[in-house]
Amino acid sequence: CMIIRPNGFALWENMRHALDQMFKDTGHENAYFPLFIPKSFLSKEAQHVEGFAKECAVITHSRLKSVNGGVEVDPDSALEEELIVRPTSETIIWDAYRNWIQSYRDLPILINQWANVVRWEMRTRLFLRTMEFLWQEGHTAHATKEEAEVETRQMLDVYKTFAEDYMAMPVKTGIKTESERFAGAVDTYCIEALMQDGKALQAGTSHFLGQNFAKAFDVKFQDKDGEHKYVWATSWGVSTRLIGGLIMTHSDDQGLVLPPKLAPTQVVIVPIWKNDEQRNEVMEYADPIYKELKDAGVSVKMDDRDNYKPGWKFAEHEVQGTPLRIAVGPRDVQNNNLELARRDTLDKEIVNRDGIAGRVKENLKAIQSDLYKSALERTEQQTRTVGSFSQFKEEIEKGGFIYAHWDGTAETEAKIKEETKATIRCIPLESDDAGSCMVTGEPSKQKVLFARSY
RNA sequence: CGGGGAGUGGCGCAGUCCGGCAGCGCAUCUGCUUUGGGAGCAGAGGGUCGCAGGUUCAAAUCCUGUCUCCCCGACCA
Repeated sequence: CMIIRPNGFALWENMRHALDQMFKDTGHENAYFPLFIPKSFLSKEAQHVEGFAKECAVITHSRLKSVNGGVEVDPDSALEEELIVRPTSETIIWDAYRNWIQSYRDLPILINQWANVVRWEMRTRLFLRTMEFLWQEGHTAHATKEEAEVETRQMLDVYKTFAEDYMAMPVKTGIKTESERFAGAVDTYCIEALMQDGKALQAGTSHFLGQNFAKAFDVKFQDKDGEHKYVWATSWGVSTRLIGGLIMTHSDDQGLVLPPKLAPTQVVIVPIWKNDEQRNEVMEYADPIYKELKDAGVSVKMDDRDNYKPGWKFAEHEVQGTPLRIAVGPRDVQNNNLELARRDTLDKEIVNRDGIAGRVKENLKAIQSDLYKSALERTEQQTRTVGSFSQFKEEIEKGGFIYAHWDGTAETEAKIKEETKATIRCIPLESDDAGSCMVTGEPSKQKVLFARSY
């Protein structure tokens, strides 16, 4: 069961808000589709059924009845057709699109939905693989293949930008191999991030669906030339898994480290006093600081709880990852100072109170870019190229990304996975020299990116 | 489904081998002292030891059955 408590949800809301704005900036609108999908919908696209059949929650009955003080499923309430709790919404959305699309004038349809989905996983892993998760799923319909391909790539770029500029999490982009591809897609593009333990995390996917769903759901439009044609489709999504990625990218032994652009609270002020007299004096000094920061657009919280000591508060805000901490006590009031502490470096400095808003904003900016820089440095340090399979086997034990040549066959891919637990995270989009497969020696057009992954 | 581990106050655990008053740390409550890095002292409350049988004068402990949870693997955003 998934419970997201207020602090965690505030983080998700910030992520959601930033992404939502990026979707709108690229012409998308939000909508909402049903949670329950008739079972027959799932079976319309062959690959799609295959991919999701094994992990669906199925609704078979509509009511309970009381029996001896308890309740039992009422056998008389069996549904004529079972309902599936959506594992993803392609089918129910394309069923709706059939009715929405007749002419080329109805295209493109650029829709996103924020929703929960359920996948009945054999084994769950906190944040990374939960039975229920929150996500957004974009579903677009286009008149031409080219336009759909451009959309697929555009949304991949949106995800990369979000990961790097907001989460401060560097990512590699590329295309999935056939075996790793989304069930029902022609091509799956992805962003892959490297966690601090050297394992890769698939952080977002953008699928070019071709005409697979249009054909399965019979979605055609009449084009300018009078011809009836199947619609071209894309879908793309990121989930609460990003929270896991964020944690595993930046956090340290003291707790979370949150990038300022996403932190629910960017700055916390901890006032310090010994008695009521000092309390009044310190609060009189601290309140205008709070107001000044708030007016400057900083997300700031005054932690003036009297039932916790300063040291306790410091530790708690470190655990929660608040990027900047301001401590003010009687000494600072005397000297017109305050103590500024960075969560990422744990550095503390005494600074003058004047011009504090500007200084805080500079610091937040610096933390944001330093987090990205150090994550990038770590990722690059753990990324290398190998030429032989024996070298690959040795290197993969150290974790990280490895570029190597592969002959393009599923057999070789499976053999590598079998022997090393490493998978092909993606086939990079950048051009690269040809070579020969590290396993079979067969020709390879380019190197691909390997890692052990979550 | 296969392999391993665990169920004892709210949380984390010891006690089980070798049966004998149910304990410890944290948290909670009260009082006083404290407050610039997770406070100190004194006191208090809180547990049918997962569940059901059995053995015994006596069971958290031994026996039988059963349920649940966690970890590793197969599946996956």
